[in-house]
Amino acid sequence: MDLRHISFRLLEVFMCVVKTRSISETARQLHLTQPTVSQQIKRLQETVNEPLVMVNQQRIHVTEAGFALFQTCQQVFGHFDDYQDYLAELRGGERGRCKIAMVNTAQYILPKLLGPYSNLHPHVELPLEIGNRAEVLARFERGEDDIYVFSHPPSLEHAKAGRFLQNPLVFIAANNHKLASKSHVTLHDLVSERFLLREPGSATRMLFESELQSRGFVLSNTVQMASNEAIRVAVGSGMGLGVVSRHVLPPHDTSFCMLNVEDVNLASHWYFVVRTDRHLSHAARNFLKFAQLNLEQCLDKQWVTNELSQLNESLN
Amino acid sequence: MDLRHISFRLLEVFMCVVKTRSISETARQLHLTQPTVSQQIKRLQETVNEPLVMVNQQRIHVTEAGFALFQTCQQVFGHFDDYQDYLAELRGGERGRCKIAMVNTAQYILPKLLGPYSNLHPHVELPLEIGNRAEVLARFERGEDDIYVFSHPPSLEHAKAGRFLQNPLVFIAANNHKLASKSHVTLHDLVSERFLLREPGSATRMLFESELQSRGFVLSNTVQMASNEAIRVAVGSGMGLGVVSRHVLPPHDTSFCMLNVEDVNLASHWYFVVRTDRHLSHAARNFLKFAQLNLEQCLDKQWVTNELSQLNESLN
DNA sequence: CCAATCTATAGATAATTATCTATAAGATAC
DNA sequence: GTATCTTATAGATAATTATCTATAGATTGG
Repeated sequence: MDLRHISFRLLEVFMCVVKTRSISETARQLHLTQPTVSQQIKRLQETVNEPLVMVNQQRIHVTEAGFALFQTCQQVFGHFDDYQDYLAELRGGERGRCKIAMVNTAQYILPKLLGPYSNLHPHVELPLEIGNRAEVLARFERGEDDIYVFSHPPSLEHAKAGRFLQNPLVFIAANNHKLASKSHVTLHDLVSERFLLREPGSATRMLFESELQSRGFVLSNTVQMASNEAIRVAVGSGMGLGVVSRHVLPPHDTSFCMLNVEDVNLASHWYFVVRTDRHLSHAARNFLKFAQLNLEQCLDKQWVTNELSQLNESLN
Repeated sequence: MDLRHISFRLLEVFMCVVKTRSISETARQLHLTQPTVSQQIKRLQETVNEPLVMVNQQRIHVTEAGFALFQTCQQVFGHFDDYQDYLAELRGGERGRCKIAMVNTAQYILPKLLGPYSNLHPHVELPLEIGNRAEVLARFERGEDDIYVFSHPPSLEHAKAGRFLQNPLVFIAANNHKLASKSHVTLHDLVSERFLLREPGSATRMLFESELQSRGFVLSNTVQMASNEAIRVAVGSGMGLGVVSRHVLPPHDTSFCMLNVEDVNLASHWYFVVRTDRHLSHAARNFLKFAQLNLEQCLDKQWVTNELSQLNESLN
């Protein structure tokens, strides 16, 4: 029995014949002519190499083999029906996968969105990739994920981005640092200090350094640290100053303080970025819609910059 | 999603792509060219209207929808594998149905064959139809069964028959009947007696009456009875004489006796009859082969007339 | 950077399929 | 016994499918 050239249409016709016990009736129901049905059945029998129905006294008798095939078909169509249901859920965003890659810093804010989303859509898989900017950028280049979260989005040649949250950078110092007590600090006061910074290429550092450069300053004393937590702790213990995202700071941590640097405003934004040359999963589209509608409830309103409607519209 | 024009070949190709995670490898395994596979997958995706696999960095990634379809396909092919197994059993005669129609009298002998056969092939359905000659003949005309059992087979235009057992007819009388004590009886002694007979058309009666007619005798006193049992009992109670198949008589019944009618030999045979213009089920073919090989063991050897080999050979 | 490997696309073709119409032959019903 | 209904067969055709070859673009591995 060579299944290869059997189509589902053929099985559909066969099933109708078994159900109606009539070639002519099947033809009527399926909007075919009677010879077409006769021939289809004949072909199916030749493929199976076994009589499936027998005609006797203008009545169709289904053979044992025919009835078994009928049952097989019922099961098979049942599985495809199930698959259809699955697809419907997938398309409705109730199921599926939304793979998100984000830079380290984003892990302080994104869970506030992901938690409620995940509760609403418990069947959606949400694998998260967290890395430094270079790593996430590499993933983005290869298109390994559905959604990327950057502050400072990369070249948008094959991508679209939408801002959703301010990412204010602040200077932090130990409480007993000499600048901590000054009510007004300027950039000039800072450049001679030792700075604890993330690796070159990190958005925070890039932003800070480009600001410095444009104003003709150069840092004389920097220490590279691998994580924002490390910077925070090191700053608290007096190793130097830090520039970090406001969101990174625990609300009530008193081991350090923010400097009020008057002449520097290192404001950036968080972006959702998606590639336009790759298929975006239904779940990912659905997540972005959810974000658009729920940003204000999930995140601190004062920082929200909801520009996701444009992004979502452009994805339709 | 319109399944109609999807063939199993297409699913086979898809499954191979999922398994190998490679279009080229699939092409090699299925002896196709790479573009063919690419195109097949494309067509399947268009049919499902959902991406099933995504290519990234020369690697095939299977989407959620693709994996679900793969699982569906596995189940579907599983069902068809089961069906194949079922067909194999059907063809081997281990499964299926063998519908047998027989005249009343045959029910005394056929079970001796059917019992052992059924024990050997417990999964074969063996629906039996028992009727008088006219009824079985009607079924035969309509081809409602696989095998018919007749003594005196009907016209064999669309049928073949094979003898398997003698069917000797004997005259029986009550023990106290005046003829019972005579050691030699002739036909002439009998014609004036009252005869208890089956309906006209029954093979037994036909055979007896044709013998009478050819020798110029006419029965003057007959009573029609509906069953062989009724005749046996009525004869035992002295209502008249009977002509019945030897096989109908219980071995040790002493309520009547057989007459030794010297000048009459009403010998006929039991035949298996099959229609040649109808498909014969594997189970039926198998049963006839079984009968051919086991007649001697199952039935009283002295009556066996095994001419089934010709019948079986002509059915191949 | 080059050679090898991968997938996608375009264009072509032979085979297969899904249909139809017309017709025949067998069965049923009144 | 005629009209009606059923299935089967033959012949025709348009659509679809399964393939191929050739080629291009991307990626990978030295």
